[in-house]
Amino acid sequence: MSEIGAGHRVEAETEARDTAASKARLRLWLKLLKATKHVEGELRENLRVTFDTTLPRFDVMAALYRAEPGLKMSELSSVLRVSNGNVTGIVDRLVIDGILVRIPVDNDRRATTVRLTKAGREQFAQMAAKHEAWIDNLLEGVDANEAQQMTDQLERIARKNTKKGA
Amino acid sequence: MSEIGAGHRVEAETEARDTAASKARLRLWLKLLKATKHVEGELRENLRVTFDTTLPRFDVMAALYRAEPGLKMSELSSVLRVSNGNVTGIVDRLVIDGILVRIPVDNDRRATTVRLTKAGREQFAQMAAKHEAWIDNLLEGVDANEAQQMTDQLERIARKNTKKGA
DNA sequence: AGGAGATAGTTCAAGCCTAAAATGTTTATG
DNA sequence: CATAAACATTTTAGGCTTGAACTATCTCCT
Repeated sequence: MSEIGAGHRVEAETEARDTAASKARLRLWLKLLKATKHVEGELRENLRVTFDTTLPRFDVMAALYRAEPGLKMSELSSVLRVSNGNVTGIVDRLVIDGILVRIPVDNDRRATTVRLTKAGREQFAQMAAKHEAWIDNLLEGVDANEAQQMTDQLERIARKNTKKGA
Repeated sequence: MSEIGAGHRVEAETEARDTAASKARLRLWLKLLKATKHVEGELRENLRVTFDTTLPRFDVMAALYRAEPGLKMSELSSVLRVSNGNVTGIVDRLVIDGILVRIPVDNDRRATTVRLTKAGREQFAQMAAKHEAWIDNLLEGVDANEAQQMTDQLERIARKNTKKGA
């Protein structure tokens, strides 16, 4: 947390440098988290009140809506970037509610494909329209140019993969 | 999801307009989520491996580290923007581990102040240094100017409060 | 063919998270 | 003073999330 000694020091890979950039990045991260949590919270609330559903369920349905023939469990978990076991639970509940079906995969009895039912597709179409409007409203403080620019910058953050770990 | 009819239509408050801005905002939101989840995941992993702790615990400790005399449960839940009941559970566990203490508030037997123990302060100091370095590393694709600029833009998103709900 | 190892998915334990109900305490009001 | 309303916190029920252990199946190599 100190600001001294930043001048002629070797820059260790994983050590805080406390430069202006370092501080600006920390502030950015906190704000990033805050903004994301804010929007997420509003979406969650809207989904709950309007459609009696949750964000994770919406995410699963969105992924499957895009992938017409369905996805295997592992593909789903990879697209959504959540753990395998997590997907199992969410899909279980969506199947119970008649929104998804599990379909055996030919030639591989380990795998399952998951697909939206007709009812599921219809429900999602409704939700997607509202969802888009909610986002538009929540992000109305950002115009098209800024949005494009921020998207590119965020890409640079998200792209940094798990390489240089410690 | 259609692109037609955006021309001479009254703009309803909650209806998707499907303008260029609307699409750019949706893309921004998806990227925002992706970047945040990415950084969060790395932090979680680092905290787990290096300090055998979790992000929510870190957040609680960070809030209390900043607030020297401690915070009341409700203040904590408001600062962290998580539910009251949630804070109860996390604090319970931190108290068991000797990192926090609950202190009765004079003149109000309903309230409790929560404060870091000496051990808690020491542990957090260690974690904070690493945390700052991790963030610096994860966001290295963004320079100081960009960071400052993005922070301001995100402020505009996070600031939008719960007013015009539906 | 017969394993060794990889892969797909589920189960499990533990913790996080929320909304809503419940408990105990304080404050305001008649 | 009594008691209704407000407040601080905890409890509860249900769902999300992870990492790790486990089961079943497939692939590859000899």
